[in-house]
Amino acid sequence: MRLSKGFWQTYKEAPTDATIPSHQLMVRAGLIHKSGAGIYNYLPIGLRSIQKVENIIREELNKDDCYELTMSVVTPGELWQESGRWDSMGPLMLRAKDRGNRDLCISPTNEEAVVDIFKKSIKSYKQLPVTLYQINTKFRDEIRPRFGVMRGREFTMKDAYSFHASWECLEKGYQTLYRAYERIFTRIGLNFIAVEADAGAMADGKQKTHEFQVLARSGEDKVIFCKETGYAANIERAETSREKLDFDLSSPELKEVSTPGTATIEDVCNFLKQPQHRSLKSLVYSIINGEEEEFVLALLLGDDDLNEIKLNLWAKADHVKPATDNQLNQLGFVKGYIGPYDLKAKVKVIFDKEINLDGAYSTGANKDDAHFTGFVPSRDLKDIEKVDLRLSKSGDIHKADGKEGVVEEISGIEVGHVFQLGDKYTKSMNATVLDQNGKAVNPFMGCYGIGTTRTVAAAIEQSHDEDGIIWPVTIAPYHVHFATITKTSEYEELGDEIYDLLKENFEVLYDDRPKLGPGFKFKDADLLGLPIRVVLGERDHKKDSLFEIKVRKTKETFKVSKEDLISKIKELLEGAS
RNA sequence: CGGAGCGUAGCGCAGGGGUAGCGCACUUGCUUUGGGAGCAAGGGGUCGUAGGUUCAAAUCCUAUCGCUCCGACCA
Repeated sequence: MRLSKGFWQTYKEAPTDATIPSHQLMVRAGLIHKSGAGIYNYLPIGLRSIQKVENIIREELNKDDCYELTMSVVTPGELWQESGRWDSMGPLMLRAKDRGNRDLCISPTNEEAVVDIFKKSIKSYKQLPVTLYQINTKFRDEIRPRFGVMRGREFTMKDAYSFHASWECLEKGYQTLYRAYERIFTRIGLNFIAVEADAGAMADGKQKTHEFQVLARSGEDKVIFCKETGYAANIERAETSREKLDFDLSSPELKEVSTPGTATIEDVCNFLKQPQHRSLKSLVYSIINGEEEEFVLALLLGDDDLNEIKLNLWAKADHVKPATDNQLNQLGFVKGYIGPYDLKAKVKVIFDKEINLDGAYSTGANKDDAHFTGFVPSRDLKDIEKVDLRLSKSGDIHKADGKEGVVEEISGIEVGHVFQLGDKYTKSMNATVLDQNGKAVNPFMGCYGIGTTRTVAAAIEQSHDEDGIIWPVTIAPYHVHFATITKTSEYEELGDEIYDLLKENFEVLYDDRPKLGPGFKFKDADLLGLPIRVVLGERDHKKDSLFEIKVRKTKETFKVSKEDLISKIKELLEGAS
């Protein structure tokens, strides 16, 4: 593209709402333009990167016999009513009525649509397995869109769906897509890990699911990772243990002590001069199932935190949330001094698995300014239920296959997700095939997503410097940024000639804008961050007849003749990818 | 949904009852050309919207809409 005729505008300053590097750089480099909250226009140069990501995805999925189709962005409400998600999706789904007062929605995802297509096309197990995918616009009315296209409301996603006659076949299909994802993100040049994840609302929590997380400081997700055992899991899901702790196993006397003004674990433990893991954290949670609400008292070591997702899984609830101050009062709890002993309220008490039930702990006495010390659960309470409730954290231990290591907590950006859905949707939407015995069965499904626009943002988040973006070669909008610094028409013509030469071999952005100073052009080149910059400067070329090549990533420069230009760039591009 | 802000030129911001401003960007001309050039001359605004107070409102008051940040939430 010739800039003198092209469409491109850069900015020295980023808008104030852009708080992370990828968002700031995408706006400053003229790749995207905000249209509304969480809604973006993709400008010509930015679109090229998105399309490159899409093409890499296509190439890799097509290798594994996945078939691309396109489903409608606007879908009829009936489909969602059939699966039951018209209600359960809630305000996340953007809805509308057409002129006939029929319900419509903008697809936040496409399980319903793809099952509908499947139902009308596939009748026999002999036609399975099959995997369909599309790369298409989604809309999710997020509570708080932010970080540019990283968490937009409208975004593009590759979503794939596989159908299988048996669970074994689903397992195989899942592995196939998992490996395709590894190839895709490797080609894009991302530093990623696949982590065990929580199935959330998509499944009932038993099926396998992995997230592909790009490691980046600004990531919204937390990942627990162990070098020694290779364990990697989303913190929502991670199961690790504490390093060895010195519990008080002397079975001291249970007694009430006055602990004025110590409503936090930290205050109590300072006051009692004991480590925090010798106190118990008592949390009252509301367990909500439809209209029903009950309460549970969850106990954790004083320096551990509750993982609400684990509590939710244990409770098999619609959702769980901390009891409100009012609810605590009604149950007879005193905020800051809650404990499992001498309970006034009838609530179920559960202990985290890391609590040594024979150890002695301090715990709230259920009255103002008082705690118990010497509370030994196995001695002082009946009916103890142990549950894995704690949130993993840095410094925990993970053991697997005879190996053991300390885990660390890192931030990640979720760019891909693979799920085993099972028969949830084929059942609810009554999709069947005939098996070998002529019996109608619900096939098993897998679903697999990649946020394409988010992937571009993640790549920038991972690869930039103070001057701008540093594109991985595979998704750079162009390979070569060719800039001329000319004074005479003679050199403008030479520039055009070189552009034609480069164009035959590479994707080239030609900065032929007249009358712009070198500094201006260099700043723009660094900001956009194409892998290779080539400069024809009239001043220098008059002296040595050479061209300057600069590698964006390493800042190395080379001076080469016209004859060597193409081969040198090829060599550098290969080295960079 | 809780808390906190902001809406003034394309972007970044100042002004705070009495003439609509600055920097960047944009247009024209001349000079400049190896790290966001200089000079000169320009274009661009119903100060988010609607009411109110006032001789007079961008400015004060009320409502409303939009946007953002922190948190909660979240395929």
